[in-house]
Amino acid sequence: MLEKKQNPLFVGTLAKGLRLLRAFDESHVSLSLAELVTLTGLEKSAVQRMAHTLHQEGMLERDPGTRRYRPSHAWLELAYAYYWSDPLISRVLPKLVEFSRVHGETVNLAQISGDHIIYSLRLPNQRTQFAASIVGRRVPALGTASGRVILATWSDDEVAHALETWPIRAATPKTITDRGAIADGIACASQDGYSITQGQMMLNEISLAVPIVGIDGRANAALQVAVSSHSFDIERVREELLPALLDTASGIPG
Amino acid sequence: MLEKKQNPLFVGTLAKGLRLLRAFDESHVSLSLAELVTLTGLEKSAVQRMAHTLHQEGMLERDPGTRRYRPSHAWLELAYAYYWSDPLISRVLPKLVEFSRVHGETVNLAQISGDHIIYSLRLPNQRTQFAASIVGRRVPALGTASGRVILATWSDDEVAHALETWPIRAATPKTITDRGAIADGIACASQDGYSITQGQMMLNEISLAVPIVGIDGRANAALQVAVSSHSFDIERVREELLPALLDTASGIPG
DNA sequence: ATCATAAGTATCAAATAATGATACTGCAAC
DNA sequence: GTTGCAGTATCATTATTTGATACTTATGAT
Repeated sequence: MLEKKQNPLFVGTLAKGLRLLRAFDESHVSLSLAELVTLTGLEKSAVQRMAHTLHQEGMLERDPGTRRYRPSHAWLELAYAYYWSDPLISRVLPKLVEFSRVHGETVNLAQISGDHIIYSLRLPNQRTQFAASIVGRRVPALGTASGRVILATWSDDEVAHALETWPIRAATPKTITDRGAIADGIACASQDGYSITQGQMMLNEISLAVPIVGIDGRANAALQVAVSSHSFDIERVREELLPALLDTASGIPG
Repeated sequence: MLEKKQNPLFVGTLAKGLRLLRAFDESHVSLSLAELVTLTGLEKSAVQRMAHTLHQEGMLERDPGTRRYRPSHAWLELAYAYYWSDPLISRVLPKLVEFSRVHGETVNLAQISGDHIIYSLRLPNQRTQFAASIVGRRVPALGTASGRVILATWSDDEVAHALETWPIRAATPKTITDRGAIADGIACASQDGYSITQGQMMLNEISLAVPIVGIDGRANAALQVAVSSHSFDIERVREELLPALLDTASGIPG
């Protein structure tokens, strides 16, 4: 292996095993040995060994018929441990449930995670798409109301750096890919204390986000509501949902 | 290492790394190196290397101040991949959301996972406890309405074997730990097509579960509603919630 | 059916990469 | 200050992973 030399504490074998786990995503729900080989870039023999071990250890399910591997229930157990470990979760969850019940609209907790945001709590309603109903989804932060409203609480330097280097992915024809326009959006969010986007991740979707700020005024997370533009226009979102969402967020120590 | 000889394909290093991940749970939300050593039973050096690697690979967060490790957002990403990979999830989710909206009570999808059930979808309401709101929780199957109603669709041999060998954990003073009584409960569930328990996992909780059966009549999952015994008695659960829950479950191909 | 090709499985010699003992450093409590 | 403990760094030893290859089983085309 002529890989880049790492710290001698780095255990390559473990890292390889993790690459198998990471190979699974929404477009790779089950993988054969051969597919794992191409996706991970590892040797066939290595994949064989890692897959065998992960299966033995209960991290991969295996269909005896097709011989394909799938994520096991253990992946949900890990999420369970995560939820207990992140102190923000237990503070946000009851407020989010309350908001969901009162307004009947989809609400999420979004946390910054590098240059993406990750949805860590989601309360879907009947109209919510599958992908928007399940936790753990990551999307480029600059393309979301949540990401922008979080950034809006950061220093100018950090915002400038993010605007230069963070990725943008056009998910709909209406996705704003111009970094100047995004900068304006963040500036507005900074002024207003909230951010509204339309059709950025999905067409016909209006998204409203407010930050969860700490005592220092800085946010690493946001509450976000998603509504259909068929039932709401931006003005109505601002009038009906914004005050309640701000109220909810302000009751949460960041 | 004088461990039991495994298949030569078994990669011990990877298995050790996974043990670090598994060390985290609801009572171990963050762990120091020393704690990891005692919990995993591995050598200090090994834990040092594994933790370093997991941190490098983004699987463990590390507080620079306390030097303690915590689960990272990657653990939620794994859950995301799981959700896409399990075809039952997308079939159940919309029905569960609908049920939750109509009745306003906590509903769960419980799946059998060895001798435990695991809650893979949860829609909490305001009264729901934290532990009962987050997915990935595992509890001994025999102690739950869901577990019993699933078992009720299995063959007599399988049920007998489960009754003999599966674990039971007394979670409340009212938990039924007598295997004969549980056998009766399963027999009833088999007759009735549902199971109701009271105060098994938590005092003052009534739990109703119905199976999600496949074409062969066999179930690996159940829908479950939890209500407070302050607001409901068993009779009212049977009258108001049971028909709707049966209806919901029957619309889901197992 | 038969064959051809691909996918999965098993084996093994070579040497890399993990091991674990130990020594070092820094922090915190006494 | 001194002591004790947790975390970090180092290194010779060798157990473990490695990856090439051969074997077996599935798949699907003719």
